[in-house]
This record gives sequence, C-alpha cells and structure tokens, in this order.
Amino acid sequence: MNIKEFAAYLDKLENTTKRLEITSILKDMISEMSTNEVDKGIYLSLGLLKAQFENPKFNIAEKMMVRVLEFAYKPGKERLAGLFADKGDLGDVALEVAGDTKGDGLSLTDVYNELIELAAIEGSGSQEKKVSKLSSLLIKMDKLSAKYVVRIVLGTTRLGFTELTVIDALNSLIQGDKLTKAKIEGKYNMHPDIGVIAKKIKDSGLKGLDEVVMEIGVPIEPQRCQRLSDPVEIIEKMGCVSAEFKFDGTRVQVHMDRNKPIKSTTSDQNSLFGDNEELKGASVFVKTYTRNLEDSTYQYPDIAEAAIVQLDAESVILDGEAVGYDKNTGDFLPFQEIMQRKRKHNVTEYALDIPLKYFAFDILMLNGKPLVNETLEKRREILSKIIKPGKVIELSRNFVTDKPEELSEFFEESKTKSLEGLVVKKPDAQYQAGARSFAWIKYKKADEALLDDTIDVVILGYYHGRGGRARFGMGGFLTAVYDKATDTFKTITKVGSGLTDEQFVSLRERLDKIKIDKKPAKADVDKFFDVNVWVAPKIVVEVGADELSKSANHTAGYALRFPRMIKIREDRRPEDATSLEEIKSIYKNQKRGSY
DNA sequence: TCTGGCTGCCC
DNA sequence: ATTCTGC
DNA sequence: GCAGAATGGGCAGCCAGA
Repeated sequence: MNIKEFAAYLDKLENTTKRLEITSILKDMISEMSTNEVDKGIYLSLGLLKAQFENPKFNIAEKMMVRVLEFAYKPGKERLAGLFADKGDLGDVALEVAGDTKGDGLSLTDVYNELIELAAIEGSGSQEKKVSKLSSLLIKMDKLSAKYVVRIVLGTTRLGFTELTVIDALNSLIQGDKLTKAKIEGKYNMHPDIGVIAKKIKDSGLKGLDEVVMEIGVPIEPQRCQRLSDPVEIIEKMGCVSAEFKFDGTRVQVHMDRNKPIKSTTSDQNSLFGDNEELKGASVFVKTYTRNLEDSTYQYPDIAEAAIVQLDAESVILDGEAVGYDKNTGDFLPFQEIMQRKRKHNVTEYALDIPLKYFAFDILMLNGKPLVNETLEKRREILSKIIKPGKVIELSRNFVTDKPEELSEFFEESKTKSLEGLVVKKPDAQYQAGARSFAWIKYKKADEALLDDTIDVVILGYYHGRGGRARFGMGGFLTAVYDKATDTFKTITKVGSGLTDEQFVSLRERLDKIKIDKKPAKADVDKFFDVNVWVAPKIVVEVGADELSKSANHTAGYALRFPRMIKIREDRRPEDATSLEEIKSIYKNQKRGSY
C-alpha cells in the first residue's frame, strides 16, 4: 500500500463519527494491507510506531512542528500562526500550506521506516536534524498524506478510534461474533500489542492468537476504576465489597522472574542497584510499568530490590500503588514530591531521601501461571502468602462489607488519614484487565464538597482550542484570585473542563465583548501563561477542584488540582472573587496522611 | 556552565 | 486526572 | 454506558543558546 492510499483511508475515517462505519473502513483497510505492513499501518493510524510499552518518542510537538512546516513549505510564520489558531490542528494547517506533489512513490513501509529513523535522532544538533529530515519527508508526498503524517508524528490522529475499535475491525475481518471478539480483546489485554495481534490474525486467523500469551516483560492492561461518591449506590451496584484505601501515589505493575534471561537489560539493572554487589550479580529479571504501560524500572530501584528480596516466588506479576513518605515523621508525601522520583539520574540517592511503600493489591501471575481468572479473594490470599515482611512491599489492607454504613465509616477513616478515598472491588470478580467497568469503583468525595469552600475566580483571558474545540475559538481560559493587599489579580488555574459545547460558545461570545489588547493592568501573570486573547477582569466563575497545591508558576503561589468549571457567578463582581488570603487559609487546613 | 523553552508522562 | 458527546 | 477526545497542574530530561 502506498502512503497516498493509506491517507485516503484515514481521510475516510476522519469524515465519519459513526462507530459501525469506522469499524467497517478499518476492516477494509486492514484487509487491503499485506501481512508485512499491517502492524506498521495500524500503529501509524493510532499515532504510534510500536506498542505503547516500547513506543519510540519523536520529541516533536507543536512548537517543533511549526518549525517543520515553515521549513518545508515556507508559508511565513504569521500565516502559520493564523492558520493554527483558526484550525486547531497542524495536520490541517499542513494540508492548507503544502504544495501538491504527486506522492505515490512512497510506500507505507517507506514512511514507517523514515519515521523510525526520525524518532531515533538525539543529541546535540538533533532539533535541526529532525526539522530537516521530517521536512524533506513531507515535501515528497501529496498534501493529504502530509496532513496525516504530521498528525502521526504529533501522536494526535483525531480519527475517532483507538486499539479497541481496531479489535472490533479485526473481529469483523474474520467474520467473528461476540465470543471471538471477547477472545481477541482478552488477548490484547494480556499482551497489549495491537500490531502483533493484527499480524497474527491476518496471517492465520483466530488460531494465530494462541501464540499471544501473558508473559513476564510484557505489561498487562491495568484494570481501571469508575468514580462514585455514594456508599448506598455502591452497595446496590456491587453487593458485598472489598474496600481498600486509595493512596495518592503512582500505579506500579511489577514483573519479576528469577529464571528469565536478562539480555540487554543487564547493564540497566547493574546501574539500577548502584553499589549493591549482591543484587548487581543477581540474574533476576525485574521491571516495573506505569498505568499507561511505560517502563518505569529506572525510577524504582527500591521496588526492584524488594521484588527480589521480599517475594517468595520464582516469577510474579504484581499490581499496586507506590507512595512516598517522610522518613522522619512517616507522613505520606504530596503527589508532587512523589513525582520527583520520576527521574533517571541519582535515583538511588533520592530513594534514601524519599523512601516509598509499595502497596501491592493484586497478583496477576505466579510462577508462570496466570491468576487473572481467579476471584479477587483468592488472588489476595495468594498474594498475602508470597509477601515476606520488609521495608518496601506491603499487602494493601482491605475491609469487606455489604453495609453502606460500614463502607461509609471506612471512607471516613480514609479521610482522617487524609487519603484520597477508597477503591471498592467485588471480592468474587476476576481481574478485568483493561476494563473501565464498575467492577472497581473509586469512592471519592462529591465534586463540590472536595474543597471545604468553593473557589470563585476571575477570567483574565482565553486560549484557542485544539481539535474539535477549534470551532469554539476557545479551548480553555486563565483565571485568577483577588489579592486585596496589592489590589491585583493573581493567577491560580487554567480551566478547560466542565463546560458543555454550548457553554463554550456562549462564554466566548461574552468574553469577546470585553476583549482588550494587552494584559489587564491589575493582573499579575507569569509569561508561562500567555493567553491568546486578554479580557477585562469582569466575569467570575465558580470552579471545583480536588485540592490546592503549592505552585511555582501561578502568581497566587497556589494552584487547583483537577480544576473544572461549575458555573458562572453572575452575582459576583471581580473583587468578590475568592481572595488570596482565603486561599492561604484553605491550604493551611488541608491535611496530610501519615503512615 | 547555567537557564529557559519544549516535550512527555504522572496524576 | 475530569468532563462532555455521539453512538 | 462505552469509547473517544477535549482539557487541568507539575515533575524531570533534553537541547539550544547565552
């Protein structure tokens, strides 16, 4: 398949929102691809080069892509900026400014190989090399192909489908039914590499999937939660439940195998364990993965070590949450500080300063045997038996009940510990990899009550939207609180969630009426938050959030975590917005959990 | 050698 | 992370 | 109700340029 034909399929996909139609187009596309290119084609259509857990990064986003388009087509920077503001998509901008080359000389595989090379460029001078390499690739193709290649590199194909719909298409390719679909989906969740799965199916149908199995070194799609805030409703939906504390940390899937050859990871593991000669020499395969299937081993030498020392097993896959704590007081640390562990250098020293606990809450494989089809109860029992006491890994405590009042009490206990709430599970359910179903429920406080006081903020300006929000001319807006002491508005958060399409349109109309040329005189804004359109500070908006955090970027010195608009406060003047003093006092009253 | 801009990825 | 929307 | 696509704060890493 050449790139032009490929782009034609993507264009068909873009022009419909109907799921059945998308599936059918995908099926045709897959059917027309050769076995050798089907994996590449599918990755590209999803804005990837490989499976998520081994996908190379381009390190090219908006700013770099604007440079690429300027270099390739020379439309002028102002025209580029104008088109981007208008269309909200650099692929669409490319379509507009590209010259028309015939472009049927490039195969899908040619382009794929070029992109692999592009992603591999790094080091001094790499930005210039990337700009020039991608430009020369783009000008070799027709403008529609260029449009989609731009989107692929940006990782935002905006075609209305992901891996799950591709699975549907593959199922339809083999004329399967619900059962076969469940089988493909199950395989995908145990081995989330859609390229491999497509290739096997194309090569030898459903039978080909027999070779696709759960294995150490391939992360499993983690099970996810739905959010609810009413204990009665939770019990009604689930009956008897097993509840656990929800820690404000990061999801970590641990893979450990004492017999798996380490291959190229040897040097990684040696540096991972620093001066620990005993572990350095140990030929034990250990890796950790994030919720989004990224390899995070380098962040967690302490978890890797504990997996070797504390787990009484030959091989194992665990699911759990890593939480940092203060080594002196035992208090859990804010998420911000835990994130400082997300580093490549000096992790070992950092781990001494900010130690962490790994609360294991599930076991997915033990000694080569998948356990995902056992009940949660059974899995927890097995898990409890293989964890030996130690500094890092602990079994996540649970509480079983079928009474809303008791669930509520346990929730209150989580609040006194200042945790995020509870994760509530069905004790008799299998591990539903990839599911966002109601099998696991995240029990958090109700939206408006998350902060003790509501926050009313003043709008200072807005940003042009991307993708589908381009048509509103606004994708989000910048807001501030009022500082009485200096009579200025100090920024506290951007808001881009909680508005309906209609609200976006009407709010933008209102904002355009009070548009001004430059930053309001009374506004104190870091250049980091430069808006596209400034407005007079007049409109007050009520914003919900989960908590306040310290901020180095927002001039208020604080920021909202997970902000969303609740409603416009027609009854408030800008000076009536929440004051900086109030923000400070709300922050002070927030508590931290302890270990 | 330091800093700021950009990027990717955690929540 | 939260939220909205088309199917 | 699912699947997808908008959007938030803020962390470290990388690279360019002062």
